[in-house]
Amino acid sequence: MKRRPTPQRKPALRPTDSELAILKVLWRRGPSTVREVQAELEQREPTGYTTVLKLLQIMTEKQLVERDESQRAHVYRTRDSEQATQRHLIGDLLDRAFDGSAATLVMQALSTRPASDQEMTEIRELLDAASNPTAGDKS
Amino acid sequence: MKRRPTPQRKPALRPTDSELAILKVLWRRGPSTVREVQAELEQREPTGYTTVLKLLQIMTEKQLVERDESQRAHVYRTRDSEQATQRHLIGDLLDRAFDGSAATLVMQALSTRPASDQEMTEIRELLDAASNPTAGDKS
DNA sequence: AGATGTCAACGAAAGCCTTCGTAGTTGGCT
DNA sequence: AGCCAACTACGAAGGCTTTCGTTGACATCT
Repeated sequence: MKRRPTPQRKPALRPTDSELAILKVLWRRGPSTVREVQAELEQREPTGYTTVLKLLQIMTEKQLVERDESQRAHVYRTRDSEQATQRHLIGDLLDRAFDGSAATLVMQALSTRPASDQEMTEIRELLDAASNPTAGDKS
Repeated sequence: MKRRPTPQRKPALRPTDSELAILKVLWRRGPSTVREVQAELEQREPTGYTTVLKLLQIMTEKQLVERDESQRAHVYRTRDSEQATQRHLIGDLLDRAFDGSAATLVMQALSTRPASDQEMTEIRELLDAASNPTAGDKS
């Protein structure tokens, strides 16, 4: 029988949990060496040096990070901003579990984890701006 | 050297993409047989019968679904509601990528995928209710 | 009863993720 | 030059996910 030759997995645009942990370090610290990333991760839970190295190598192939090899200790830096990645993850979740409805997601999020007064004010402003798109500058 | 014996993966509380696709069918249809689920999935993309069967068996072990074996064709049904699962996924994403800040997630979601006027009104009401928890429910 | 079709169970293949051990290279010091 | 520490590269082990082929049980129809 003919088995589907290569199941042809998705390119996995989503960073895995471990990859996300590394990205967070890079966003916080800026461009860093393997050693520096590993030292940060180590504080949360034991993480071997070569483990972090391997992950960063894979992440380089996946274009999640860029590598500067001009020094002996290569320096890695993120390719996408934290916000861009967050938006990507949200879009992914919306499509997978919310039928694309941002409103449903927003309401579930707010009812589960309340926001502070100031945050709620910011959200209201965002809503108001979305309701009156032409109240400002762009005709 | 001592290699960490069993990396001790997390119980993986999160459904995978394929599992989520099956759960969506069950939420929509209610309790269903393997054949019924497979027929629905087939409409979106080719999916073999035994593939769906195997996934449902695994999902039963993971307690994602329950199985009624009283009929020859077993009937599967979800264990958690769609909303509960959505909340779970949001909580997960918040912890992994948003430092637990629901407000950040909400604002990113709204700025990326706008909501309709009616939805925005609902969100405002939710915010108001959160601001005045006991201000006399809709006097 | 025998043929046919449907079903659950099992296991294996292939690919991905995470963890490391090991080897080879390089820079600095003595 | 020779030695040590730090670094990269490579590969493999073990677990997880998805896809199926195969088998055996059971029902239905003729």
